[in-house]
Amino acid sequence: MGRLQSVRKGSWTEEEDLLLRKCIQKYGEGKWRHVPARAGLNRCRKSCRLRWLNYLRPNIKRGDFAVDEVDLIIRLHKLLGNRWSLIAGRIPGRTANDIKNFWNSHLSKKLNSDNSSTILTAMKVPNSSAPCSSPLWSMGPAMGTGVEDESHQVVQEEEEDEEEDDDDEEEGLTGTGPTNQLNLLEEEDNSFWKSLLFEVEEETAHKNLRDGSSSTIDTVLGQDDMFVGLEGLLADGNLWGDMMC
DNA sequence: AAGACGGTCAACCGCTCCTTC
DNA sequence: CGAAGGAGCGGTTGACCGTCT
Repeated sequence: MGRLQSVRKGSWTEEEDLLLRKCIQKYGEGKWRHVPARAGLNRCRKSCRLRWLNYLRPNIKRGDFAVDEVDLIIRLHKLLGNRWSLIAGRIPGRTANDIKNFWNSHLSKKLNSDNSSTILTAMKVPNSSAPCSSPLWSMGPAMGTGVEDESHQVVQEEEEDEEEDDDDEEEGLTGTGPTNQLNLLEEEDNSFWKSLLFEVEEETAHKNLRDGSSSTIDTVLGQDDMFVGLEGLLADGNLWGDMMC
């Protein structure tokens, strides 16, 4: 029986960062159980994974959150609750840990005493309740940040999938002749939320199928007020105003 | 000037879910 | 089908730093 070798804990040194970075560059992400040995690090696989995901990964944004991002976090948290990884997936360059920390240190306290509109007003948002008040909102989550990464690609792919699913709606649009700029803008906004809704629907339906509590997405939708509310907002095109109330 | 206090953030821990055998 | 191990997630902790008294 060999003696258990204790792994190093605490802050990472530059040397450790370098070793981990080189290892990921050579072998790629994943297979975290092999990473400590491959990198020559005396760290557990969890520590390596966390360090990479939250700090070393390319395209990670440091520094203050933009007003757009705060706005998005508030709305997504209202929809999803503390599902930080899901929220982070919609905010390019930000990690779940970043968002969680930001929420706990900045937003949760403020939201307890104020409402989100007050917070955004305090952050000098020109008109936080108006639709598409910022580039991030009008162009989709990745465009406002200038970061082209996997999250953005995922959204694009999902939106492409969405096009197939929304054939009826597309026909409806084109069938009524030329659409004005506002309608096009609202379509883009809604596609972001639709893709998010689709992602959450799939996850929840999958979970419920395993539990045997329901058999179809329709059933899930029927059970969950959140989906009913969001679908209604999408339908009447007043997502932005209602979300903030 | 220095100690107390509060805020922030990187990292750890424990749990759940997923995959493989 | 069930057990075991791996991977991922959210909650929590603790060190560090800036501000206040």
